[in-house]
Amino acid sequence: MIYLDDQELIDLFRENGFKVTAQRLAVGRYILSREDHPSAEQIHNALTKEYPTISLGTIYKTLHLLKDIGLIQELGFTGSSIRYDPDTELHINMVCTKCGQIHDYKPNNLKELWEKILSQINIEPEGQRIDVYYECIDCKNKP
Amino acid sequence: MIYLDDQELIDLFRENGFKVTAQRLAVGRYILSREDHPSAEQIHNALTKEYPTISLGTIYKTLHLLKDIGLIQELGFTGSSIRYDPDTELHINMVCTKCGQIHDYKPNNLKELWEKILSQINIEPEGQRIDVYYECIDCKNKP
DNA sequence: GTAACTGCAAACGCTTTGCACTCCC
DNA sequence: GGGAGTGCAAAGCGTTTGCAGTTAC
Repeated sequence: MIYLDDQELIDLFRENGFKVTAQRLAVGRYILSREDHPSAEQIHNALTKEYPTISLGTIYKTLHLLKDIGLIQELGFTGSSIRYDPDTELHINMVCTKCGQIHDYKPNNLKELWEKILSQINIEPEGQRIDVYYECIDCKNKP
Repeated sequence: MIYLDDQELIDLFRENGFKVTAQRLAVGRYILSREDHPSAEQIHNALTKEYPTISLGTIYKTLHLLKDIGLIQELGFTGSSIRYDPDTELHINMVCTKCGQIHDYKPNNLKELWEKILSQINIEPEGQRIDVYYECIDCKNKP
């Protein structure tokens, strides 16, 4: 989870050679504010209130752009749409197998243990993805 | 990586209430023999030599069936098709970001370290997925 | 002013579905 | 014999693409 204010987001777009538009700012602000790894459609639904003409195509294009900048990570799943994670650092995605809710989890010894796991391979990883599948409390309490 | 002979595969289908067909055996045998987590289309291409009329639809139906039985795990990615992993136990998927090649990796202290990581959460995981993204040797040696 | 961006709609690719025919048991 | 499985083709759905009009700079 990274916090960026509008100015930092604007600078980031410009530094990477992209123009700053209301739509891009809205998508960037939104994804960075969420901890639930929304899908493109969820982002679109959330933003149409404030930006009634924003299109799903623009959402996708902006998400690719944010990924290229390195601000977010794309998580592909089977049977459902891509989820966008505003944290590219080492963490665990806690994924509910019932409702699809995702939240991040960072045990404080994760980095140390992860390095131990990787120490046996002789490669420099470009990144990683760690998912744990479980049933979240909300779903457990439902019938 | 699990090894099952034909008879064990046949029994497994029957125990789960499914009929045994040549197509199902072929898909089951093939996926269990591979370490590279093929896509449905790769499986289809591989099997049309021996079973010229086998359809992609049947491949998909059989893969779902194998997943329901618990023999394989589906791995969703962005920008490419689902990959089928014949190992549902704890392991690391080494994913080449250039060519998409995947192979499994099981450091011998993985289980122990993974349990340490999870010990801080108070849940019983239903499963997990651990990917490491890197550039494989073949791709490194190419221009 | 101009290159980049948006919104729209059409195209795309992977996966699923429906159905008549076939086969396992 | 009957219900389950196959193959085919069509449909489905999330995502990408092309393009004319618009906007950032």
